[in-house]
Amino acid sequence: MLSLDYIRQNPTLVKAAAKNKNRQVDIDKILKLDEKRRTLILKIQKLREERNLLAKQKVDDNVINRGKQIKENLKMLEKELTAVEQGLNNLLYEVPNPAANDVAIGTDETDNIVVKKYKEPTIFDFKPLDHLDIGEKLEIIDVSTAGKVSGTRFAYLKNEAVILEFALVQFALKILINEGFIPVIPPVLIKKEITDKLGYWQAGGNEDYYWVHEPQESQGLYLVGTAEHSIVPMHMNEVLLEKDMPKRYVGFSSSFRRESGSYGKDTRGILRVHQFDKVEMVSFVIPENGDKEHDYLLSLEEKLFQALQIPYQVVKMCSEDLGFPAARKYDIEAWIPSQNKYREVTSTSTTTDFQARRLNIKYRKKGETQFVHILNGTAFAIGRTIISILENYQQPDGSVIIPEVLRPYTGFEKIAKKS
RNA sequence: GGAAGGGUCGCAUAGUUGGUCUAGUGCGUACGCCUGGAAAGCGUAUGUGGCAGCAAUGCUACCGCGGGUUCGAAUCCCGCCCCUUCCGCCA
Repeated sequence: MLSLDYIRQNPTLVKAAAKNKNRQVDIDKILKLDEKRRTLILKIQKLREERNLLAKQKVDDNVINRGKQIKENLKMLEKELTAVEQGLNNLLYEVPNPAANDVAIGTDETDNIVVKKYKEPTIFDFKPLDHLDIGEKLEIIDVSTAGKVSGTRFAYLKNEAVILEFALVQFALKILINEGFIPVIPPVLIKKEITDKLGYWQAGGNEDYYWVHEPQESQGLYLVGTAEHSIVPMHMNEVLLEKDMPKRYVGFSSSFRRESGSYGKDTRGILRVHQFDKVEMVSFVIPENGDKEHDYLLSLEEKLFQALQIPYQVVKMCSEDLGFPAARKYDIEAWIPSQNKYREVTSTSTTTDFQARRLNIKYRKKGETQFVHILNGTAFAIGRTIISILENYQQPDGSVIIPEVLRPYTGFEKIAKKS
């Protein structure tokens, strides 16, 4: 959410920013409602003031009569104000976070910019298989059984893949805890109220997220699309102390996505599934350090993939590809030999003070309070990381070598065919 | 799921026969005095949002959240959320 004040002072800028993200918002209506709101507030305050003074006087018929009058007037005006404010808030919630100044204005992925490459694409002297072929042959990925039990876009990880998952988790935790991140396993179900503030409904709502509820119940809970969704609100309605900043968390959780807008896309294997596990970073920092923190999160993501020795490129997203709350976003795309291209494996965004304003998360600085900047970044999206390992480390005999840094955690160096 | 108790301005607490609570006290924090320097002591200040104003400042809302009763509610009534204890169930 942007501050009304900011919109009032920069209406043209905000309009342009929304357009750059291809979002429809009626800024003029916001300004009109804001004016109406202030007129009403003025009237209401005057009446309340009179009421408060009246309540201090000796009670007589005049006091009671005037009091009743005020009560009636207030009831009407307050009702009107509530309606105006609700309308205003609904509109405000639809205004996207403007892209940062250094972000290219663009409409789709062709406008994204590759800012960095690590290693050359893996070369094989045999025809590389894709992750599902490898996984099925090694009996470590099973989507057909999952189809029977859960449907499409689900998978069983088995045998060495399970060990590999926990190795990745432990490796990431080790590095990030060492950097001062607080490890956390968050809830994966969150209240509706939280989804409102996180912008689930602007992001895609029921198209994107699962709703869990009792058969007869209308409220219920929502499954998180990423650990970020239950980690960021940890500090909702709090004022953090400057000495505790920055506050960084590394969370492990399953993530759930409906993927209802992606029929027919990436249907093979576990690249795009309804449920996957992820190690996720979240930072709360003072505004001055927001940009620096974004570089930092990206550097950590790179460090992790460099440790795995997997070729990748870093892509800086253009305005329309940022999504609703992000001001800047970098993806790491790992080389996927079977597709002969790079595919997204991590993503880091700064939401500047946009999320903080919605969730009311501030910090105190010499008596003053300010909204913090909130950033997030993927450490390992396990499924896709496993894909990148299987594909880049596959051998002519169908086996897969384990990246060296993970071996202390897996206890084996290679996944081979079962005899 | 059942029973009881509870949620107060950073933390801890006072305040429930409605008006003196626009919320008291202690701790913490900030500044000042004192001191060679510090501690202690003393003094002062110290919540968040909104509206008006160039500003000083004023007004207003907020005592878990949302409604209601009343001229007037932290205090009474209703619904919800959360916490604690006991019971039941349970990985």
